Amino acid sequence: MDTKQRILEEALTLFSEKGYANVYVGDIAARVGIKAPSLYKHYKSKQAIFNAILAKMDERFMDQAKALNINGANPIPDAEIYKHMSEEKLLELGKSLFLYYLHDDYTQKIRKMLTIEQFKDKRLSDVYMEMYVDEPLRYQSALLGLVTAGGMLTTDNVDIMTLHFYSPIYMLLTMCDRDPSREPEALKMLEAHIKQFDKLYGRKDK
Amino acid sequence: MDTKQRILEEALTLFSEKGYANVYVGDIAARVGIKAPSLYKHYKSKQAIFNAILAKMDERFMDQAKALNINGANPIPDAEIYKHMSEEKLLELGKSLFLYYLHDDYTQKIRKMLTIEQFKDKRLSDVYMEMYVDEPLRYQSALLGLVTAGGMLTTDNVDIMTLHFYSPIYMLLTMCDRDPSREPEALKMLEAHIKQFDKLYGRKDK
DNA sequence: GTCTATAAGAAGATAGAC
DNA sequence: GTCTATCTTCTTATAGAC
Repeated sequence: MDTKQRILEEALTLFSEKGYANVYVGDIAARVGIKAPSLYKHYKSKQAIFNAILAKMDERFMDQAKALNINGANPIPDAEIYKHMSEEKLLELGKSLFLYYLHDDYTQKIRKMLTIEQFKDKRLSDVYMEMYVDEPLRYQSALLGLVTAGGMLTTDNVDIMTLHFYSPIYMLLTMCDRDPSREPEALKMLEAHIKQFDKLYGRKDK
Repeated sequence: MDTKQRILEEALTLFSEKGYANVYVGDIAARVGIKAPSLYKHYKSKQAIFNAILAKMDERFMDQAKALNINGANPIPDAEIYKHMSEEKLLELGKSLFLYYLHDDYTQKIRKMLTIEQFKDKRLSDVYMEMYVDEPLRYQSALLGLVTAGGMLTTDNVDIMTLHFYSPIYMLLTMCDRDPSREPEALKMLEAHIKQFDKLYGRKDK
């Protein structure tokens, strides 16, 4: 049931694996369990399916952005927590971020699809950048700024500290997207990275 | 002249911009200044052109790897230099690495092509990883290891230090690949990153 | 809404003249 | 080696029955 929705799901799966041009409407239909012509009762073209995927993505992304900004510009509703940010808490933060990005089915497929299609359409590279570079940096910068204000991290440049925190996560993520078998290795590096990060930026007496 | 070579160049340009499936043999021929059927006197199929690009890439990459390893496993023939590694030298190193990767025409096109095609062929993602993740980390690790041995950097984990040095460069690179207009911004961040890196890892008295 | 049959057009590749 | 003409196959999309 809800064939219209299933079409979007199966199309996204295929687009993320092979790219738009290498997926045929018949492939999508087959995964849904119908024949190609039946697709056209739900969407008027292959491009319309792709557009619908992007529209849903935009919607989700905006909802998420809204949820993170409940109280206006500040991304963290409960700032008190971050005055007690320990190495373990940092580890948890980094790991959960990494594993969410890596394993969340929808997020992973969207990221792969945007990666494949990015150079064909500026709109897609813009979305990718916003989702995996600018927004994470903004959000984590605000978060780590609070931790710094709380005295648990020390720096005179929160943005660069955030870059130092996030960019290894980003790089390891692109590594695991390409080769999932390297996830254990990536997790080890991630852990070592964050411990080192805490040593470099953390309060010296804690 | 040398139509065979020009075909590879124009094909790489197109593949890197639009991806294999979205480039038609007629497009390649048009850029070379001939008609599609003439292509087939030089290569027996479109796939053969793609394979030839990869073969040339492998060749170049191996040559480069060899050049970096003149004296066996050690990547740096002249290690003395790195005992005098200053912040300015680090900046130069990081910037030149970044700008080479970003602007070298061939390297950039190969990287974009591999980025687009990576999920369709494990061989391609492997090459990408080797070129832009594993090899740079290995090489820089050896280099920064020498600097550390020389006393100009301090760490108990050279690999993580290298990750901290390189991953921001990598992330900024993927950013500029997607949106070249952000290069000035990226260069500013790169500079701030390396200065901060030197503060964090550099000899405290220098 | 799903199907079969089929139209319409694109794209890779070949034939054969020059 | 390059061209024009053409073949073949693949792919999107439509027509019309059920």
